[in-house]
Amino acid sequence: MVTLAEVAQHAGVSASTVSYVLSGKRSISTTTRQRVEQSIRELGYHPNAGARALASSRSNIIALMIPLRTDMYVPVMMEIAIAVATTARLHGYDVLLLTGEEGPDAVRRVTGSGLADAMILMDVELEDERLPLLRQTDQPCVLIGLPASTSGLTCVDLDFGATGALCVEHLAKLGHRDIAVIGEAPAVYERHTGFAERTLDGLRSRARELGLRVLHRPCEGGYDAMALTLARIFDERPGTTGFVVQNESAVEPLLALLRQQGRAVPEDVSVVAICPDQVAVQASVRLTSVAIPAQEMGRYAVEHLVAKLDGRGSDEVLLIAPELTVRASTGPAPAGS
Amino acid sequence: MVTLAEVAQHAGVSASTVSYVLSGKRSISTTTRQRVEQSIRELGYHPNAGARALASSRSNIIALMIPLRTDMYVPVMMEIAIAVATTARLHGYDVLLLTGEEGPDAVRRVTGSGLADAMILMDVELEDERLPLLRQTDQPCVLIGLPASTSGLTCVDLDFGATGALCVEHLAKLGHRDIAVIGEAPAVYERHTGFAERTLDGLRSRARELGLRVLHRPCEGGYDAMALTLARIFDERPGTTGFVVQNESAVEPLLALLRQQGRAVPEDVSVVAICPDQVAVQASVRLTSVAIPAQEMGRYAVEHLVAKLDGRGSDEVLLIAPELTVRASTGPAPAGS
DNA sequence: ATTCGTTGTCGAAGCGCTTCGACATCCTAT
DNA sequence: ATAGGATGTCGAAGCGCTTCGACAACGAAT
Repeated sequence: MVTLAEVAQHAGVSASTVSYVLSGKRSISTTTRQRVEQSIRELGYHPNAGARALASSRSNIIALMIPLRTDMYVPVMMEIAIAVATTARLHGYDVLLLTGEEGPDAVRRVTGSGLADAMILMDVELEDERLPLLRQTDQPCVLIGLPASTSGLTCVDLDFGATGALCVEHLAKLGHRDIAVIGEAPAVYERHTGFAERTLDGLRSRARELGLRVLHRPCEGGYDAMALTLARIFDERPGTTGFVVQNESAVEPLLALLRQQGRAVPEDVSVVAICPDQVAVQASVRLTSVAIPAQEMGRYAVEHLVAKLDGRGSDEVLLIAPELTVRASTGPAPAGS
Repeated sequence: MVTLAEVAQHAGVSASTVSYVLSGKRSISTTTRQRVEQSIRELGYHPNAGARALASSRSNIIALMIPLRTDMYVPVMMEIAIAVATTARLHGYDVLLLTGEEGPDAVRRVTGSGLADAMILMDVELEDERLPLLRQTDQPCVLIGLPASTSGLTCVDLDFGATGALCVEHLAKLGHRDIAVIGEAPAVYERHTGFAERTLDGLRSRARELGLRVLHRPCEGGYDAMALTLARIFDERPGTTGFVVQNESAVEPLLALLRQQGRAVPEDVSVVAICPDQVAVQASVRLTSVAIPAQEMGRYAVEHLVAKLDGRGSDEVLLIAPELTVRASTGPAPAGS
């Protein structure tokens, strides 16, 4: 293993000079810098992470806590994780992957040990038990998702309220009057993850303004669950012509079942989904959808943390405005409805 | 921040004693141990990760390199990643998340800086450019997937050759004679990731032994691509009654298209999938399938690394035997075929 | 009673880096 | 000519931990 001292010796300068070349924290003459850089290359030097962390009390690591359970749509989480990792590297940080399993202990461990300089938490619950710890630590931290109270915290999320409103507006504009919302699995609501409720609230209040009727049904993914849910919906509101789906694993079952029942999309019923573009495009009917800006959230989270670690930036909540992309699954409400 | 020295002072012992209590590397009297543990708890002490890494040249971190591209089925990757993270914590390790983006440089950086004690690489290509580096470093490392030559390396993977054979055997036993294989996207083959070819080889050679005809077609996911592929298959081999699908995002399109064409599953055609159980169960027809043992692979990888770091264990290749679960998508070949 | 091995504890020397103050050098403004 | 500020470099002091050798205390074996 090559050390700083060896590089210094090879370049004929002192260790501190090499350190300053590396960090740029003091000005170094061009000739010295080049000589040092040359030595670094020749010797294949890599600074030792532990020593660095110890001396500077900075690990250059950002911790990312992802939920263990997988009832949230996995590809979105993955996309966020990858965006976080990529953006972090861009700023010279690495990413530590934590699962939610340890719960608050993980927060304590990571902040206590100086393993990471900052944290990103995904899948935050409304009254998350990690929040008190986060509030009292001085370690920068960003939540992806919105807890009940955001005071003293930084959060990013899609504006799910606006998303719900946007979906219902789109359907209203097309003349639909009876809307059914296929929600997330009941477990998601019970866990109080917030985003599902926020969608529903936004959707409902806009629907009220527009004079639409809304029927909401949580739904597990898969065909059987969807079949049951759909049957109950048409039973209760036979005139339903608009669907808003907020559960990726219910999308395809819904389309298949509608097809099977002889209801054409978008001629007879319209479907708006809240899902990643890839799902919307790959579905059997190209779906009008509001995308979940996974990459943007991941990138923002990291950039905010980096800013904070650099002494810039402050706490704030960023709600990303939803964008609805019209594809082939929505059209005018049928005349008879 | 509480330090070892403070704990030592609080407990009335020397720093080294506290260290030995923590590591268990020397025997400590019960009374002293308890006193120290008490102090640790009272002060809320967490050992500093950087200092530890520096002094012991062990970071207690395992690096996990996941591919950046997402043409592999994401949930499987995620499942592996979570299994890795969970198992690692069980052994006192944390997981560093690296994307394939940096390529070989990431390997150099991580091994060079002592950031991680060991590495796990996913989505290894046959002639992966990271392999030479891995062979020459003395850092333990496990590949998930099989490169062209495994000498001097440890690898885990599903035995895809046996998987292909198993699928075709199952169909043969049911009387099917003409088999179509819906493969991964062409890009996967071009990248020489190996697993797709291995499946095909195993499948073909077993088919030859059993006297079956096999038609292989790569296929992008999604409906349009699948429709095209399916049309060409029936065009070329109208008597096809058995399908083997190795592309998760082609599964549902295939089922929908078959249904649409009036071909009943499993009465007219049988479908075997190579996919996670969750996909098999949630599909519109519960699929007979060979599962990808994501958790097992992740767990094995970590456990092997831990063993190696403890001075146990050696290089070896573990091919996990496939298991076929019969569900509702396969049945006897129709009489007329 | 002396020697020996055990067991439990301590002190001190680093691990490789960052960073602060000191200092030498050179240039500019008086 | 000289004080004063830049500018570039160095030495040394840690950062908090692990680990090695030393050693005191004690019981067991001679």
